[in-house]
Amino acid sequence: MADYSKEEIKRIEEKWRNEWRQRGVYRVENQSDKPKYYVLDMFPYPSGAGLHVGHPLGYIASDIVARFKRLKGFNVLHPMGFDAFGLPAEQYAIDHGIHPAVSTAQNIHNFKNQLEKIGFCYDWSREVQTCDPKYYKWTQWIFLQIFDSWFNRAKGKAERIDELVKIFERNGNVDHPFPNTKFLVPGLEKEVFSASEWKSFDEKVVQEILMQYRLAYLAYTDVNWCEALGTVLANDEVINGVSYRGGFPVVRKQMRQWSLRITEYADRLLSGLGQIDFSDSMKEIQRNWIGKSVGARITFKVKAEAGEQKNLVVFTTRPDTIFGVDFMVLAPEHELVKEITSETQAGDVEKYLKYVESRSEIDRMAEVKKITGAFTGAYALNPFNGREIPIWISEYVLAGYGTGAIMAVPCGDERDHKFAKHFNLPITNIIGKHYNGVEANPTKDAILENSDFLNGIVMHTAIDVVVNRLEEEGIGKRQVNYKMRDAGWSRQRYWGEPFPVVYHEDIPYAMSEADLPLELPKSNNFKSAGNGEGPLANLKEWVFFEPGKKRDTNTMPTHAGAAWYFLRYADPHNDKEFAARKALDYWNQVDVYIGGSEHAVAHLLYSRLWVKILHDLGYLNFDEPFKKLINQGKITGDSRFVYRIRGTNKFVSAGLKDQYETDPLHVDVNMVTGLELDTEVFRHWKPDFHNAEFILENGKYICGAAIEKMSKSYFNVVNPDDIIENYGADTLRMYEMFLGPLEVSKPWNTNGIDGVFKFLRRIWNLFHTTSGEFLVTEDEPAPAELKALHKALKKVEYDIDHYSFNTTVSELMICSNELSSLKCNKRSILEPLIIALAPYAPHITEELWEKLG
RNA sequence: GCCAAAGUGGCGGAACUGGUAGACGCGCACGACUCAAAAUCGUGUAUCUUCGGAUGUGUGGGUUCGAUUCCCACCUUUGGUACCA
Repeated sequence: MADYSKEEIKRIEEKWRNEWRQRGVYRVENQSDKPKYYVLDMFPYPSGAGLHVGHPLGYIASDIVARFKRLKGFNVLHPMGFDAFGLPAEQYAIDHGIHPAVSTAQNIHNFKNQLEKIGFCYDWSREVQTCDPKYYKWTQWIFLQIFDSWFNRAKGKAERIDELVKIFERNGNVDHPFPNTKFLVPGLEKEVFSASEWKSFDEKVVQEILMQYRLAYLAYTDVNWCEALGTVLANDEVINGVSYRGGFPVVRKQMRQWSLRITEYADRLLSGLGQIDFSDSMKEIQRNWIGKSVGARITFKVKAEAGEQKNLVVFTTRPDTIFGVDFMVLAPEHELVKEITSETQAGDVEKYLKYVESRSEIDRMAEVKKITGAFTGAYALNPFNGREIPIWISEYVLAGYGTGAIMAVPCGDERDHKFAKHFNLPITNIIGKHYNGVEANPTKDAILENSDFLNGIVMHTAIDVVVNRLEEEGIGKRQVNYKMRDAGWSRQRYWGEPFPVVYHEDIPYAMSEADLPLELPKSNNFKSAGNGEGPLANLKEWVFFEPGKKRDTNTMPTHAGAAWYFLRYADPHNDKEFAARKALDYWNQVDVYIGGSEHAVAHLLYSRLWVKILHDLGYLNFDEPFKKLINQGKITGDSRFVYRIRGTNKFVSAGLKDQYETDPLHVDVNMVTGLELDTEVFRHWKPDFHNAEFILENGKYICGAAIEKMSKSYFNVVNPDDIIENYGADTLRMYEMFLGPLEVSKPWNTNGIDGVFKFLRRIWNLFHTTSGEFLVTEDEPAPAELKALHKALKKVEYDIDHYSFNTTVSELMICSNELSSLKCNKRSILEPLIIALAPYAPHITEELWEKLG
């Protein structure tokens, strides 16, 4: 009786969703005889805009994998949750006066409703929300574990801070020098102290020293300060000198901030890439971000005019070019600048420093190629032959990298070369014919000339020769540098995890576990408290909760909650531990993680870091969180434009727009069919357009088109609910997979959706007579039928391992076509077919399965 | 600039390790059903062609009996990055 009609689809899909929910069929236990499999989606930030058709792409893929593995006999963990702390909710609160907790809860509710309709097999009993105190209690707890540890370089792993205290009590810090010599401890004269000195230090000095070692530490650091947002941003939240969100200017500012010492893990984060299955480009992005470079630190003596001897230390990856050094360059902020500048050059240097100070980050970014600098009047001496080398200062040398000073080799380095040409400095050629006098040549294959004891040696072998000599003579040593900085972990924001520490005499102490969570206090004031302090600083009673004690007024970044949520899913309701060890050991690493590539440098690095630290401290038996990562492509929007003739309410069709002076306006894609605008609907869209006039071509108004990101403000958002309303969730799921390879970005269009819908109907019709009666026979299968079936089954199995879902859909279509033309309605063929189809189209297959009995 | 990935019909895209290029779907054309239309079903559909064939996977070369696939150079697009010594 039943057709695969709109009404029938709605009935079937609702029926099964209710059934699944009521019977709790997707609830999974933490123990089983079956092998485990963990399929994870990057949990979404619940924005107010709701879900668009781009969001479910990855979720559908992971759902197919989860359902497939379950059918294959695995105990599958497939959870979902919400990354619910964050800036947009707070910005929304400022703009609309709605508390972030309220808008976030509302948004999560909407997201869940939308997700529910797509028929995912999530175990919702394991849902996590990062803004839930029961959850962030453990975010805070993990933060305290990080605070309570240091990185033992000798062992290459994190240890408890009391281990370090024991070492100091025995030997002082001779074997474990300060990780970063730039942060000096007030009241401590030298960088090395003995055991007896350690015991003589007062509490303040002791705590300051330990702070220099902690993996979560407080320090005055240069941060990216965004005045408009009133907060500090991480490096990855700043793009071209403006904020990632909003595009506001960002300046450098010194503030006392929490940081995570991720730099200590640079090498392990790098080598760990070898054990995990991420795409090559993803690994490359992480490698570039970490930016390891191997070279040497070389000490040049500064030619003394009078007084004490000064040294200038540089970092270089090319020690082999030491005899080609024609000048030195210091960063303008370098501490030596003031000490070495000669009287005659003082004016020039002063002027240049003023100029540098006047330049904003954006100016510097915009004029990267502009060559500026000033001569200090001082000279350095080449450590091998004593040649006098002029010392310059210039912006192109960055204070924050290496030693903030370089040895410049113009014949081999492009920037040095341009600098030399610009200021007319002599250029020594050490690479013979490889240098043409016009352009620097960074080759490592040249045979060295004009290079003293290196003459006649090929450059790449000369590197070792020089470094050995430097080390022998005590003028330099091997050194590895990283581009990656420690991760700023404080945000001057309300809607985040408060830091679980209490300040006493300005020293932060960890709160005890029993007092966690430190709940975010209720407040309706989200404005920053001024001078760099966040909104929490407005709550005096909360901040100064006891005489002599003070809380931190910052909150953690969104990355904090997201850095470990995949661990919580193993045991989400535990209130004694962040997750029971047994559950963690059982579910272990995420087998497949599906999400966008935009998280390459932030979320994925922080997650890897937290897991490594927890592993080192003995809480986990694995040290990489994600075995395999798949990056689904973005689904972009296909925008439509109308062209308004400037200063009028007349709109001209795209083909004729060049005859007028026009401004393009986005129009809602839902009022355009193909490229043709429904002018009546357009007139009613906004009051402004009520009296709009149109200049048509061939009786039609043709719109312009562009592929852009899907966004409310471009009116190009397609809501999955509308697709489900018209075709059902099964068609949406299959169509999103059919659209193309999972990992490729592609524009959304519904051009092909009918084909997918027809396929499902054909499947339905195989089980039904033309009059709609359910009819399946017990007849023996024919060879042609078996061949069609097994060809498809083979493809389904093969493709799932290659995440090639689009070709599976094609293959299933071929199979259904063949069976349809063979008029096959035999149980022995149809039963295996719908099992293979089940992960893709769970509703229709459940229905047919039930009818099969 | 540097790093990475990718360029295949009118469109989205197939082609597993070098072996019949264009699967599957859309679109289009024709046909069936219909008074008609829609829907549905069927057939055809890379390009050129003197109907023999010829040419075709961004461009130009190369390796090979054979190349969408491997190598070199270039062009274009997308993503990452931004003076990192």
